[in-house]
Amino acid sequence: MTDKKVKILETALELFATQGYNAVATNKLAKQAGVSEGLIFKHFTNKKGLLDALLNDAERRMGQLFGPVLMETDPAKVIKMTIELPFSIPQSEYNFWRLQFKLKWQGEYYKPDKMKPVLEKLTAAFQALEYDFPQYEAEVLNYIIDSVSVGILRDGLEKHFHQKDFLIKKYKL
Amino acid sequence: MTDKKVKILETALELFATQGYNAVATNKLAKQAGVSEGLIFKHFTNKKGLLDALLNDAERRMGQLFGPVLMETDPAKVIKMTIELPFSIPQSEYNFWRLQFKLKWQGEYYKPDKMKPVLEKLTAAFQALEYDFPQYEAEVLNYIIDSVSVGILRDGLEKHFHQKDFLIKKYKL
Amino acid sequence: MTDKKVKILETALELFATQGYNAVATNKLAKQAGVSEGLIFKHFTNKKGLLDALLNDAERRMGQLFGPVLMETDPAKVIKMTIELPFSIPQSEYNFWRLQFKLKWQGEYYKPDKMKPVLEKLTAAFQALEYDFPQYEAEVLNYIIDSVSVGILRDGLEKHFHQKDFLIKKYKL
Amino acid sequence: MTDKKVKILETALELFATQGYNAVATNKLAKQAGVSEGLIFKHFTNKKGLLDALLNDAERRMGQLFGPVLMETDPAKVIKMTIELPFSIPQSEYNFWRLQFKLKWQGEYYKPDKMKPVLEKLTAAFQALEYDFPQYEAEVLNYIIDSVSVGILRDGLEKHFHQKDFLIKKYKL
DNA sequence: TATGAATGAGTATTCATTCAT
DNA sequence: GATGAATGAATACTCATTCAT
Repeated sequence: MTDKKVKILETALELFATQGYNAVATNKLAKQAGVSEGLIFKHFTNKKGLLDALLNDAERRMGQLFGPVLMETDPAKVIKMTIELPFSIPQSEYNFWRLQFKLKWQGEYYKPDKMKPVLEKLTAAFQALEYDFPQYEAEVLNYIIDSVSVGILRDGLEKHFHQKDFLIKKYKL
Repeated sequence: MTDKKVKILETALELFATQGYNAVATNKLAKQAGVSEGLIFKHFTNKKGLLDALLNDAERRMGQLFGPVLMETDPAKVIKMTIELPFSIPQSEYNFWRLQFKLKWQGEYYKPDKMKPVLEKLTAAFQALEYDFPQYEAEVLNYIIDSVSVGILRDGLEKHFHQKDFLIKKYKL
Repeated sequence: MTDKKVKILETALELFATQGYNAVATNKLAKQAGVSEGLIFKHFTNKKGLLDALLNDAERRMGQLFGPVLMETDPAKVIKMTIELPFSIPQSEYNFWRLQFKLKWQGEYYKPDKMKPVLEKLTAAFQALEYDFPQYEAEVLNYIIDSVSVGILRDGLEKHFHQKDFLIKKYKL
Repeated sequence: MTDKKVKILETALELFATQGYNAVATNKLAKQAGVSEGLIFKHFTNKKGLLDALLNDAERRMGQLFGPVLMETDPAKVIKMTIELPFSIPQSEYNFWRLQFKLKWQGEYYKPDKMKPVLEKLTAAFQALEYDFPQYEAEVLNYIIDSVSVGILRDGLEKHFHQKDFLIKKYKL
């Protein structure tokens, strides 16, 4: 992986995340990355290929983020950690997650399965805690952390920090 | 308002909602509407102007949807009706709301104030019901109905119908 | 000649003279004239037809302006009157002459013959006054009044007024 | 500067000079230059940018043409050389000067200051030769050579050649 | 690996003109 | 005589992609 290839990826992530995939011309991307336009296509064949390269990390990063939750055995802790998830995203990965959410709404790229393991883990946790409708509880909590994540990525961490403690209290954890 | 102008608006709503504003070319739009491309610009000046014409309805439709909630005085009913909101969107308006949510994520068009009256009404309701953190409760419920709405518009009503009763039960209404 | 037809002609003259024939859209012309776009074509068939209608006056107005010069018999007076020509254009006809000059430079419409009678009259006058090269003298004076006219139409009468007396003195009239 | 870029400039000069800037469509220009339409915009950003590139030479070419006059110290020679100016334009630059004059009449581009140094030099020369109204004499001569230039560019050199000797004689040089 | 000149299909928009009423 | 809805060809400009060097 050469320096220039890295620079292309970094710049693409930043621009795609802030302006949207379609709104970014390879033209401008190349200029901002300090690279010739041709090089993008040498390395990634397509503009789509560049996006894919960016998204390939998704698996890994999601694993990194969700892994600890999935490994946890104490059901209360599973729920608590899930609530804490959006607040534990490293600032350095904000653009990556912004891109994820942008694409989710741009259609084509939405993959609901991505969250399935977490959803199942949550269901099991709510079941262990003897909630009446563990699956529905899991769905709703998933909705909440989804919206909280969106808010944090949009407004910054501070404006949403109170929600962490509130949710933890609300779920009596 | 001539037939052709109406046809342009209808077609635009459908295409913008499903494919996204940027992804729809005016020439394709014109062809699908059975109209000359020029007519779009005669009537709406801009592609943007066409979008605006579509969005001008937003105010009215939101009022129509949220109105009953805002008028309600019984706090329990306020919350119940809020939960029922996403399930009461007329199927004929799905494309309109799809467009709303798409634009919210495309940036530029996000107006958080739109929901403010509902948020305040919810806060008051939770307060009346002596919840500990009425404002935070309102925020969270707002998050939930937001996500439920998105889900319904994406997957259809049936796949989310169970959530209505569950939420009503969860909030003890 | 209906009121609206007159209004179209007036507006067209003003806009063509100031912005140029090609730069004026029938669109805007109609709006500014307070008339439907279709009416322009009812009355003048073409945009070109509208221009022609404007230009048909040319003959008459040129006759009006040049007539006295052509009728004069005293050679000195012929030259003097020619020099005075650009300064005697009624302010109300400035737009008409602006249009003339604009078209002359836009190509297509240049008709050098228009000035021929004046040129011949001038030649005869210079000959009568025993100038060595009466035809060339006529050409040069023609050049001068052409440029003076352009200047007046561009900058206004005042900025060029001194040139009248100077030229009269220069030609010892 | 690649071959194709040069070809674009050459073709643009020819077409703009003969048909006028607005009358030339970029797609026709591209076809005649044997170049893709996109390349015009790669190299010059705008159609306007292409015109500017053409006009940037103006300064240089004017200097080249007027320079010798401005350097001359003998007042008689200054006037003589000024008279000779329009006749000394290299045939290869006719299109360039046609474009200059066309734009001067199209408005927007008229810069009267361009001729100021020559005008001042002429004024000084007429003063040195003890003309009564040196500044006005300069203005008039400027008018004459302006019109002569226009004539030459329109009709060709031959039809106006006699005017050089006549003017030199007229000004007793 | 890296460049940058070049392409061609596509995009929003303009505009003179037609036509039913 | 007058309107205004509608057309379709043309226009300036964009953009992902190719290719010779």
